[in-house]
Amino acid sequence: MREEDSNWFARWEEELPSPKELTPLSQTLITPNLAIAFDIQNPNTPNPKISPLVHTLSSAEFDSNSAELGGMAGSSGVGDEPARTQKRPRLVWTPQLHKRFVDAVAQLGIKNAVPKTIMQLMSVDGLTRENVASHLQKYRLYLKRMQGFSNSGSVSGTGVDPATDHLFASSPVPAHFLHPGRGNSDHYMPFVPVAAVVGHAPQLQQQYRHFGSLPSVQFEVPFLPRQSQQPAQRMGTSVHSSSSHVLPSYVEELESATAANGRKVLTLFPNGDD
DNA sequence: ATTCTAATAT
DNA sequence: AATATTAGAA
Repeated sequence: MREEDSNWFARWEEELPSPKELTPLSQTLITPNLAIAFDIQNPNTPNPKISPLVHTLSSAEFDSNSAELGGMAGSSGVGDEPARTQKRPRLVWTPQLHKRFVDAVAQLGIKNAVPKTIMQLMSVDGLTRENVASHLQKYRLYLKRMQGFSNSGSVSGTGVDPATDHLFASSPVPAHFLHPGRGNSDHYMPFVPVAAVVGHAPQLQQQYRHFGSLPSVQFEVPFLPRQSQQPAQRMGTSVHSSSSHVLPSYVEELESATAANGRKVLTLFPNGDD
């Protein structure tokens, strides 16, 4: 029903940095496996030498869930081009992405932490307001549930065990969230407490449980932080006019995969300071 | 008219 | 369980 989503990824290609602009950070660790894995879905990739990733998404391989009974076996043959009705793959909230989310919420303060604002602060391309809204809902749930115990923010010990709230527990919860107390209700934490890092090591395996089953190779394609994109729209509850509008720069990584169900999954995760 | 949020659906 | 979609409120 949403018409805006019809071409969200059609724009991916446009935003692609030219090959030389790519940060040599983790330049293409794409394994043949994955490349092939995706190519089979879309064999007619025109220009694989520049951005194999884009084709992963920008192409029309949305056979959707038509789920032909016993139909579609291998490659192509289905020259579909519905263009509309394209179903956006489920967003996977990786710990990195979630961290960005939490940071954004923290800086905005409870009052301003609404989906639209959060989304803007996060500044992750491809991320929609609804994505954030949905996540926010659950996050609030988590906070509420976690406030039951006045202690234990994120780490093992007393409180919530990561196994239960693996994702949410993977990121430290800003203190003022746990203490609905008043005083300075709004405003942000300058930095994420270093103490937060402690005790996370063992959990890492938990957090990445998804990837444990996936091919261990996650290719990384550096993307430009989306900066000069949105015309700084006017919103009622204007965010602080301070200098920093957006969280620290990052490199966006993205992956499209197929879950056990056969459902497509989109994973975009920022990588700023982790 | 837009966006939030709780409820509900997949 | 995790994320999406809807419905009604703000």
